[in-house]
Amino acid sequence: MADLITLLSERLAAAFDTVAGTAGNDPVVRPSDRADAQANGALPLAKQLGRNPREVAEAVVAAAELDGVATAEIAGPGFINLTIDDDFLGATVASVAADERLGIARQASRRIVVDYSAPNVAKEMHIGHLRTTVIGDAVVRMLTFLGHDVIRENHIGDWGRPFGLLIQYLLDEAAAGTIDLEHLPLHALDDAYKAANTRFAEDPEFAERGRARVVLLQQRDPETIALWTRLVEASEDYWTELYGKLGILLTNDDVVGESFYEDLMPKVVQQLHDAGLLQESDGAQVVFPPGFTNRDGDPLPLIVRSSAGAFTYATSDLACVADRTGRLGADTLVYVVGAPQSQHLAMVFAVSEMAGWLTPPAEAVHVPFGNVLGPDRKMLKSRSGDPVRFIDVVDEAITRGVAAVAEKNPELVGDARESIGHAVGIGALKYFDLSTDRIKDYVFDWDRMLSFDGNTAPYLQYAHTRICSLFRRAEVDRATVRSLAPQVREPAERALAVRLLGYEAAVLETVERYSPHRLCTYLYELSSDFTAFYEHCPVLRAESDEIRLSRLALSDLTARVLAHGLGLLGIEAPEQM
RNA sequence: GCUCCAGUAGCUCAGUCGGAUAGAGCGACUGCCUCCUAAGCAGUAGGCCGCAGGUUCGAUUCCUGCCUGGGGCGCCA
Repeated sequence: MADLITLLSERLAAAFDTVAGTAGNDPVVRPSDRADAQANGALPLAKQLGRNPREVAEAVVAAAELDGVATAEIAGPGFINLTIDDDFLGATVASVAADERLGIARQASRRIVVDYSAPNVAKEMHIGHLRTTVIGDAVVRMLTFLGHDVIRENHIGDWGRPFGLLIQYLLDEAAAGTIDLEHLPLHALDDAYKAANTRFAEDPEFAERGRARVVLLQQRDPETIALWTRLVEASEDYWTELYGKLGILLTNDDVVGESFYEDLMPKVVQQLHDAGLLQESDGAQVVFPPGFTNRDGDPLPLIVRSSAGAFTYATSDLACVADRTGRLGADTLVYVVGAPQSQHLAMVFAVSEMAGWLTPPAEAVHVPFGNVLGPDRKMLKSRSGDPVRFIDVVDEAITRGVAAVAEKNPELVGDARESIGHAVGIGALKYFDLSTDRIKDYVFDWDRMLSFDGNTAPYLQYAHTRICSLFRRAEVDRATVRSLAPQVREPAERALAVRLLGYEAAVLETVERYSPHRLCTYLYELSSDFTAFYEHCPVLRAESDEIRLSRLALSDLTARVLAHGLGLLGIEAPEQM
């Protein structure tokens, strides 16, 4: 435990209890711009005791055991400003540097299913898949690092009427000789998917054959399933390519599509019936979870079987919950799904609890996010008005990253330019998405995301490369500086050291709220602190060997935290750029 | 109509469990490279924290109401 806030809180809590004469008082220690930290707890305590706040603060300081840790000073109406002792600061930094986990302990392991990305078979992924994919992947990486048993699930759309229609369309076209079933690239499937829907609406004979094909699919007719399987495989190949370029952990092993839940849905409905939760409403089988109302103020149903007898996406989502807590034994279900699904998921979770599929302490969490907007502040569209293809965005990010690297550092050529440019471009794309509060919409802007100034991936990556460059020039093995306690004297050194010790809190806070932008903000502040340090404190030309090594130690830990933090976000940290 | 989310500098965004003088980046203006990567650093200017009440020693933060924008509200997923 290297977190200064926690450490100071513990030290001061005892003093607060002594002064208050009661237990459990909160010292309210917070980061401060006037000291390394400040304790605000004396003000409410004074109020409670009916005493003067400054007197209370003084009594607390007198009772506090801070020797060798920090000095305290009363300021203003009763704030306690805390300044960490330089030696203690250096020693604490050293304890983090000696730890491969950078001071972050493993948590009590939970089994956590993270549901993210969720593309559709035979359809292009579009810009709408960017956020769920990137945020979900960062969440997976962070939870895994904290020691949890994380199960990635890619809940693909692979079943139901659209696929019956698509298959019938493909068979018709193959018979007419306009399509080669042996050669079905994804863009052709995407076209066919749309064409099948159009033909369904316009051609009654096709509509009839299509419906029949839907039934054959449901019945798992071998010929139909054979073609369906190829559609799925073609789509998986496509996703694999995209995820590979983007650096996403999802693989085909993580695919659990709607088709998987097909068999479970009758059981789900049966269990709802057995539990007495099922009601008939306008010919549909529904559950009314308490607390949800429709536009007329009447109870709002979750429809698990339509009046036509079909299962709905609600049924499939319920089956999903039951499967994840049941078969997989998950404690926590995380859904990285857009904000518009908020009510739907809340209802699914509510019904799951009613049915006993989601029993505390098991919990389901919706991690919602806003939209990616175009310059007109509306949903991002391509010039033609079609949705922007995800793969095009990924490719353009790489192209722009390579171009940026080529421009800034012409000496980098060949494979190095390509791979570093890739890391910069993809990093920029991901970081731009992750660095704003996920609940808000953001305006997509290539220039800003690839800027080397401000809160961007290239800025962070550059800070990292500067440190790597220092070590190349110093000809010092980085591992050798990890066992020494840096001297922390200069303001820029202190600021950097204090920031380094905040990494644990930043990560824990980020995970607790499933808000990657908190980690981004931390890493940006760390980079800023480092560049200020780099500017004001000569490293290689320090006045003594001792200070040189000390500053190399601070630099090394900074680079490790940067690379590690970026890694948790799914972003690479090249050694040069 | 009900409900969820958002509203902070000209622009793009942070702001932790209620703490002191609300912070960055861009843009504007000033300085700083014979010196570890100037892809940078230091500084200046720029604010009705949507509006109005309330709670509190203290409110951008919590509560209520309103305004603006977006989403959701029975058989699509």
